[in-house]
Amino acid sequence: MMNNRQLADTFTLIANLCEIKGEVIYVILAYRKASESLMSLSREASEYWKEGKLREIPGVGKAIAEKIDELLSTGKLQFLENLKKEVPEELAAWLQVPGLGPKKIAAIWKALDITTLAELAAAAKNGQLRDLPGMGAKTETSILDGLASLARRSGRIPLGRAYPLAQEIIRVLKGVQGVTAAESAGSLRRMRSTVGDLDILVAAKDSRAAAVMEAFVNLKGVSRVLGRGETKASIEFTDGVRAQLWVHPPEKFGTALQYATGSKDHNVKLRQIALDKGLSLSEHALTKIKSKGETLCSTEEEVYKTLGLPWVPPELREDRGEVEAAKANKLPKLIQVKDIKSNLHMHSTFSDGALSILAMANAAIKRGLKTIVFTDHSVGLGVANGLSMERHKQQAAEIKKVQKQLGDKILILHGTEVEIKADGSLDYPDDFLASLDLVVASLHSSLRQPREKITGRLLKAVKNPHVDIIGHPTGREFPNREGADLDMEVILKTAAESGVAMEINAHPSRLDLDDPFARRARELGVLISINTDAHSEGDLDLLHYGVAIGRRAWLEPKDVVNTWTQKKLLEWLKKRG
DNA sequence: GCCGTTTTCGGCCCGACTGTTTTCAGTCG
Repeated sequence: MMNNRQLADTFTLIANLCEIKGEVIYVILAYRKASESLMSLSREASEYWKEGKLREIPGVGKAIAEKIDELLSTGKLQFLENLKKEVPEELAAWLQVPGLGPKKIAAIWKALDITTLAELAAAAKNGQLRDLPGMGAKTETSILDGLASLARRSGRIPLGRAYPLAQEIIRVLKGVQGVTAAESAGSLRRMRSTVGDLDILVAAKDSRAAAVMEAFVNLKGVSRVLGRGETKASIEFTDGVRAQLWVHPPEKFGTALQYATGSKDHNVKLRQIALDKGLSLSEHALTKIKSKGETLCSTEEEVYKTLGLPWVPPELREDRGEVEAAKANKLPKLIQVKDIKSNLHMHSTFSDGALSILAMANAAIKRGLKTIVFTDHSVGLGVANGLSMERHKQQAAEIKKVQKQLGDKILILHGTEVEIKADGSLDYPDDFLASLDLVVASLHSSLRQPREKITGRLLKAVKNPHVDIIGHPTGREFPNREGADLDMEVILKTAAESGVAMEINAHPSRLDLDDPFARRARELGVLISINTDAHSEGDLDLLHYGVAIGRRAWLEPKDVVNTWTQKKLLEWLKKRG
């Protein structure tokens, strides 16, 4: 049975091949939209299918529903097989090459009858492309550069790499004379767990734009300048990460930032609302369609206000109901970093952490935390120096000692991150788990088990009354490991019944649960716990990534156990046993 | 190919930049 990712990949492939084939753009957009929609689904498309509700998936109409039906029943799609006979499948990979689009791909393929990236590289090197219509020597070097850059970067950039880099770029650009504002935009500002590239917007008078461009292309670590105009520039860093810059006059910064932040679908909805009011919304202005009178907005708040809406936090702008909620004045009061009072999943030198109990507790105090729980690894996770029950006794004594030393500055609890073993049993006996303050149960191994088996394995932990939190539920790790193939709908429903909390692991290499699942969890009334899984002092500062995912999932403080008072948290733990 | 609180047909993604051109096509966001 194909999962959502496989279905989404199939429709992306169809879109790519159609594009090279020269299909009308709207057909291609429709397949892309369906693919994105499948990826952001919190439930499996196969469940919609079983219920006969495929067409309830946004972007899925009659034709695509039929294709999904065929894929799920037979595992194949005749339409795609036919398409591949028209356009060789390997050509789809060419679209990844920066600077190469469908038109040139088709032209090269048809003229030279080549289909692999290696053949493309050879053709460019041998000067076989320069005589093709619309191409020249520069096209060849651009393709070779593109191929090299493709080899350097593989796929999307984890938020944990993109965010700090963008902050640094913004810091430098804000220092340029005449710059009144600088912000990230795009999927980075919406805090998606991975981003394609970095979009940066700067507000500065036209006369200062050249100086901003200059600072941008001369940033530290830039390996090449991909383009540079008067208001727009594009660079690539040595590791292949790309960044775009747009400079707008301060009086237009609001519309520009709104436009560049997206998402596409959110902006489509806003433009519709504008049209209903007789306005046309662009990145430059809100324009009265009849009189051509322009309203300029220097802030996003003004843009939304002109449309009769409250400002919508960027993390919500995915067209998942936020526009409708804004209209009804029912936007959620999203969780913020300052709401977090506790960290319920962290490590010390007892297992694989870098700091002692005392050092870690002091680091937590410095960051304003009121409660922390040491959840060092369990005995079975040998690679992480997992604790025997005997060593747990030593840890308990150490925690007691440090608690005495620190007094009421912080409450230190003693827990564990217990391994969910390959057979679904936990790494410690129940009575031992019951003796601990808090239990996080996590998967670290045998993540490639078949869906049914690994789902059953996790369900056992979800149902265990001694388990309080399921840690990084899918086990995914950027950029190399995909999460386990879990039936998350069943897991979340069971979690709602058992009262166990599901974690949003804030470490940027995990961000697990990701927001579609976390949103579904909230809908089902599942408690969420946002934790850093800190192994060092610096890890404690990664909390904001987890909170961002929580915001993308529409979480309010009450949905997240880490916002609770010490009293409420302890009562919850006591009740769970 | 999808979608509809005016529409089941006719809109949807438009503008900046680059390179190959000599007034424009392709790419990208």
